[in-house]
Amino acid sequence: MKLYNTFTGNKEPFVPLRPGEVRMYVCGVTVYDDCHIGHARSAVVFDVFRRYLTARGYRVTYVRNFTDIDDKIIRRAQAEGVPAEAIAERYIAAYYRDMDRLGVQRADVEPRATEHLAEMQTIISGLLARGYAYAAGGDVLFRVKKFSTYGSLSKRSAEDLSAGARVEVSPHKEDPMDFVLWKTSKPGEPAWDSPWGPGRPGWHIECSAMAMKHLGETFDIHGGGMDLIFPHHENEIAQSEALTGRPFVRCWMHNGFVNIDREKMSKSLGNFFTVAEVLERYDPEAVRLFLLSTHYRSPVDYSDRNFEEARAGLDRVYTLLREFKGMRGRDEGAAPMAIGEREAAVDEALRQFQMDFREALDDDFNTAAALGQCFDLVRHLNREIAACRAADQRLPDRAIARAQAVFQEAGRLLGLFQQDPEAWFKKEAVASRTEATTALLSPEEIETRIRDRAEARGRKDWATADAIRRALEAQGVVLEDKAGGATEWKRVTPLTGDPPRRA
RNA sequence: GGCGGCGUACCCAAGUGGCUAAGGGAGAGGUCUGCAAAACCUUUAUGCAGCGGUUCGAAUCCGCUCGCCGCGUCCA
Repeated sequence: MKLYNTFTGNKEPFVPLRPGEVRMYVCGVTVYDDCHIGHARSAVVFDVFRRYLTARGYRVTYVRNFTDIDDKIIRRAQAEGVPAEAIAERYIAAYYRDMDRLGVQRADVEPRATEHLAEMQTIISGLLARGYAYAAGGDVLFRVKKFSTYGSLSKRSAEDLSAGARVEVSPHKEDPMDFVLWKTSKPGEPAWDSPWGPGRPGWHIECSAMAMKHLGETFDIHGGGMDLIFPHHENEIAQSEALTGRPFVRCWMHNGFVNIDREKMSKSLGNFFTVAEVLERYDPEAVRLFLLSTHYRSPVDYSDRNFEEARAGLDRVYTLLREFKGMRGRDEGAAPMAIGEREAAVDEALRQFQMDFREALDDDFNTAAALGQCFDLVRHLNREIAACRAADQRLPDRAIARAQAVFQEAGRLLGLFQQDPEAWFKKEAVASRTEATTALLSPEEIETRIRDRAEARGRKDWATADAIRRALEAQGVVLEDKAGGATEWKRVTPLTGDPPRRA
């Protein structure tokens, strides 16, 4: 397996420090507001990555933190007149609500900054003792100049940094580049006792503390959004390595942004969609597919069109899975089984798929290519089904079962294809509904209309039958007449093709 | 201005030195169907922003130009 390492700027073979074991840390969220779809991308990408490592046979320890003390949390708490902890609790709950819906699994350890004050203070003391930090006016600052390799993750030289340094977080800085490890709390702000006076930790120190506590001084993978490369991860490296004298992280992974109209989605620009808003309009599985259909390091553009295409893609997969479901259990039927060429072709397609799928994910976790392989397999299998039908044969149950199992397995990794195909086509709760489709017909109403139509068809009253079909279609229900005379139905949503709009 | 990245068909998107440039969506034509739907087949980039260069060979490497974005400020 190869992974792109932000630190080296290259794709390199992934070799965990301890054979068979992977320790990974991913920066979670600061819980001061609802998550937007950009947070969801990071969560989904690393969720799937963890699943893949596990499936690959590694024993994975996945740590994802909550930043539950921070200026923004304090500001919000003051605005609402509630304690900071109340804000943190509220948005941690909201995070779980959103991520559960997206099928993001829990990390093995989900530490909170406020539970690691002792560890942070230990690190700060150690840095002071080693001369990498200095106390000034109640603050403790990291002496960047002393850490000679500072800037190597973000590829910045000291000159670049000095030129770019601005806002004085602390008036006591020796150098504008220095960053705060501990800051004095103002009256009314949450504060913890420390050797340097009451205060609270700086932003970067928490991740160093939590990562090293749960994963050790050196661990395999540290991930997060690209916007964390500088200064957050750069500072984590500086703090951690200055203290331990050992490499902090072996491989840095950073996911790209979700853009809107080619601009980064962010709170400060106000151009964001929360996960909850998105899930009001789109199926969680379609959102997942959308997020995985681009390589994790590339930017991905938020648009109605893209979500609808993701949904259309899922329709294609579920159509095949539904077909399989209907085909099974007919081994007693009249048609001869296709046990020769056709079954062999199915097995060959499955075998090839498994190789290609894994190869794609092994190549810097290329979920986009892996999904391409899934669709390629769909086409191959559809082709075999069609060939059987043309030859008046049918695939034996065992071949179908093998194909179903392959989709189950690949889908489980991606968090896709896990629903019952019937449920997928008949669900009404979420769907990229257009304004035109207003009231939804109930399944009972639809079944009644189908019976009416079957009657008309029996009389060869095609005009009535077609009228019913058209009427249902106008309400978003498409009928499919099957070979035996049965009629299936599904809900559809036309593509709008419109760019995203927001008031 | 500095640093980093991106620009592949109508849209989305893989591919980063060498088989006919994956896959999805959309469109067109066809097979099947009472009509449909689904599926399948054919079709939509002699070319990968543009111009040069390296090479037997480049979308892939190098240089320049144009366009877009990100970082340097909280940020997934």
